[in-house]
Amino acid sequence: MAHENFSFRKTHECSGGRARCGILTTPHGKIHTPNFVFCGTKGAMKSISTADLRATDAEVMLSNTYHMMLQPGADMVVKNGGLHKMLGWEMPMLTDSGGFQIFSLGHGGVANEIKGRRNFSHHCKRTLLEITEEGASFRSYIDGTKHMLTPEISVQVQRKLGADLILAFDECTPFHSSRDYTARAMERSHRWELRSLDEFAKCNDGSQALYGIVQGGIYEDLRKESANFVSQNDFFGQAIGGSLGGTKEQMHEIVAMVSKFVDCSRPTHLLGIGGIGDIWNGVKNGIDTFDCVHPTRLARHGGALCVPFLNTGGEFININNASFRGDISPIDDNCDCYCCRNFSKSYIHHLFKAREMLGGQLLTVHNVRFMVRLMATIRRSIENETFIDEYRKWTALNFKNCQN
RNA sequence: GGUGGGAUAUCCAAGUGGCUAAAGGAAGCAGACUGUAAAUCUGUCGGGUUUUACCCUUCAAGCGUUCGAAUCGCUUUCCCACCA
Repeated sequence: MAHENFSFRKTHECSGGRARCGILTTPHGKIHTPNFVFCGTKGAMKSISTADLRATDAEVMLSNTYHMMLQPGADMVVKNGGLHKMLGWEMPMLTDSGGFQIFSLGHGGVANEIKGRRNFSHHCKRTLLEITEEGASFRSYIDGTKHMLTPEISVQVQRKLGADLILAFDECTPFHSSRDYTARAMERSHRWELRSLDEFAKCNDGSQALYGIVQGGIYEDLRKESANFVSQNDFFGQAIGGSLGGTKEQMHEIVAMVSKFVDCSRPTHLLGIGGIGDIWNGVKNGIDTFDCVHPTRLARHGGALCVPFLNTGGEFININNASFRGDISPIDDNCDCYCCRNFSKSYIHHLFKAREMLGGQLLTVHNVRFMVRLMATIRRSIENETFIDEYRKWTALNFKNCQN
């Protein structure tokens, strides 16, 4: 058995739907699913310490192979005793394979391209050099040196980093690639995933479990083929990757479509999705884990997550807005985070206006705790068989938007 | 008292005859953000309307030169520097 120290046990399945609760057991502890994986791409959550992250009851975080490989280097992580010890996070961890960087470094902008907006306003330059059967070559965004990432190298690096859950190396194809390219890239990703499995088998000591990745873009037959491929191979879980379409609505449709094809006995991760309504939609379709930079990035930019059906009428407020200048109430009266328990919107507004780092830190604490509580609310609703009602309540805004 | 240098939109600051409602910053106002090259980026930023267009007011104040002035001349006011 390739993943002997890991297990995924479903504890409750929604009647009449695919939403389910489960416990994903890793050598560093249990993840109660559905759950959210917080992004510490470069070996750090931006603007929050691992101690504060722990205090929010978050259960799992991730780092990225590509970033850690370039800086400080996998061997330096080994010297520090591995990611868990180095970051002071003796809890479950996941590492992304670096496949996403084939996409994000190959195109000027990430969000715009994946959403099909084609608006390259960002200052980013391409640093992806070439994708071949062997792998992908990049120029380091740090010092311009050349680096190669192959399925073997990605698994070896992830082995050194030591996260519990690791991902096969894949190519995340952009929204604007043709069906033909998406199909060929998917097939190559499948060959890469087989090579990832082989490499994983060579060095597997039971401390890690490998996820396959379902590609195929927006095309149903490709998604089906890719899901079948992953199911037929000995991956512990599967991640849904690649382009999910050009709009939120299309993304929801594609998640619903793809999730029907995956092996539902395995844990299923949805890569890169983290909006509130998006998570409800994912869980409804049987997704167990999510990861996304959205909550933490939003926080640094002044966005405070809030319950959409209370007052605000949206998934977040922008604390920079002048309307909060004199608002001495907390962001969320019902939130038990350090930020909401102690500080007013007026104060956080001031911190942002004054460009004090603490503003982003406090909002990060709030947004992380918000996500942790959101996932707990979702789990409870599944266990109580109130999932569909709660789903409707939390996504009413999305329905409204769809109708208009 | 004398000589020289200044006065530009909320602030700082370009501009020295027409392409100027006026570069560039900052502040302000709003938006975006979804496997993080993002504590970032974008838009807006004198007033008004029937807002892809037009009208009004504006470069200290007044008068003048000119077809045309933030830009040239004179006068006044205020600020700065140096000399008495």
